[in-house]
Amino acid sequence: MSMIETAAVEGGGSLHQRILSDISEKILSGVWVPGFRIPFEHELTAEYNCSRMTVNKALSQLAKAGLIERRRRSGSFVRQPQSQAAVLEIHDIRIEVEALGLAYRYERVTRQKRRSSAEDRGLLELGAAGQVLALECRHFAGKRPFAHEQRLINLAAVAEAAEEEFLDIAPGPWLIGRVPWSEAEHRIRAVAADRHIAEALDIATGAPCLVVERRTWSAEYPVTQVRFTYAAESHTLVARFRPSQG
Amino acid sequence: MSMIETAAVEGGGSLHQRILSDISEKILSGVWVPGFRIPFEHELTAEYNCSRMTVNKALSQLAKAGLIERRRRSGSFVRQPQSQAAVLEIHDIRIEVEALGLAYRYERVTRQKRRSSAEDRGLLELGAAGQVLALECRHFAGKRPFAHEQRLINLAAVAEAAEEEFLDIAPGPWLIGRVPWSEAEHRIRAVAADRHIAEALDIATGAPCLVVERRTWSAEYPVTQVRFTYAAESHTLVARFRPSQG
DNA sequence: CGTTCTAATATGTATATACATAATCGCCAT
DNA sequence: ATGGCGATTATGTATATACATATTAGAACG
Repeated sequence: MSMIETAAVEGGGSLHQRILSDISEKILSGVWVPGFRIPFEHELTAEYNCSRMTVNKALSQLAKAGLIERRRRSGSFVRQPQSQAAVLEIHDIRIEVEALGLAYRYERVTRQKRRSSAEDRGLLELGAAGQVLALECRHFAGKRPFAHEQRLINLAAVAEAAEEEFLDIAPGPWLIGRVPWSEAEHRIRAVAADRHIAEALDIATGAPCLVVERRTWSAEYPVTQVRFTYAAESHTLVARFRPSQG
Repeated sequence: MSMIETAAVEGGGSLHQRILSDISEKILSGVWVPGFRIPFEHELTAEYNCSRMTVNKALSQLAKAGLIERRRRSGSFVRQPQSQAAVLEIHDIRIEVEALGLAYRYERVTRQKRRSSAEDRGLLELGAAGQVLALECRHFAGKRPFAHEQRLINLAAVAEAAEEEFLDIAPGPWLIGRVPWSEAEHRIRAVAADRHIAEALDIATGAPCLVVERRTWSAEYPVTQVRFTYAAESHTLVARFRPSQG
């Protein structure tokens, strides 16, 4: 088991975190099935040789996360799984634009290779410093700007990106062709356009925009972080799915 | 000192919950802006006249929820994205709100049973005319409106909804308990708040909002169509997934 | 036989205390 | 100035303890 995976599962070296992840592990792996009464606090206290407060902290968090249900006098029970994962497709803007029957055009605005700043590392969830490539691009639908793209690429994961100018091909399609992703996270929200975005998208400052941020990992290594900003009128995200088995 | 007087009684009777919701309230309402250093633990200890452990519990939860960032030796700071919660799964707003440590409250605004209009049939993708139930609701986080809900329920698919007033239970949870869904479609976009929404969410007209629309089918029959509108500062959608394995 | 009361029990919250850890400030020597 | 180094400071974690609260098993009673 790799360091990164361990960190992702266990979260930290503290004891209550270990208790928490041990129990999560048992529940998520199915060893403790829904309805099962997990050990009492005083039993876990004995098992881990620690105080009840420490056990309580772990169990409270599990209850908050919805994995267990706590009942006074009765104990704590594994809950029925209740959430369905939705799959949002990794979208290709060219395809979206062409689906609208408009001509697609891509423009690279800026490109900078640099040593990762603290902010870069935060965005990429990168542990150590290293080279990154920062890109700013625009995507047009017909004559109008359709989306603004700000992207960071972790050069430690994708070294060959350092040689690419991205003048003729957008980083999204370029990356998809080269780096298989194993995990992605989307954050979607509405914002008011700041000056920079307003100019890039040719809309009024303060106009509502849809922001889609995505981080992608490949085999536990952060690959890229990207923020797409769309003018409100120009875009609707569609996610259609069926519940998975569970 | 006088802060104790004005403290809202929300999120449960316990003290750490009250501290948590007082601070959430300040952040979500914008009184404490991103970057602001919130009082030190020892200051809050004095203010609430309690132990540091109690304050620590509240602040740790706020950090976990992403509202603040804690830095040793420096203090705790309001984070940039004001709230992120929840996943793109079966939306339960109550859970999102409670994950923020705030008291959840639900309010039904209007309820109308009617023969489906052409617009209704379009929204539900309904072939033939029939009875529908139209609902308008609000969801509160603490004292502030968190989300506005407009919903249509196809009474041909869920007849028993005709008898429910939805005064005490939100239509989402009510439906989940009754109708298994086999397919859903989300549409997500940013809009500027119109007069009606601005009033309902207590924000300025024209302020950016995140709109999540969902249509749900059960065994090919349209069940419900719902539109949630969130004020931009109050919500970020998060969807995390892996393509192949788990 | 059913109801009410009581005691036992597990969790919920809070306390005071202790030491660890990370980041920063300021002093001092180079 | 400046680079290192200890002192300071705020948070992070853990302890033992205490009492509150919800729930239930079982005893006592009508």
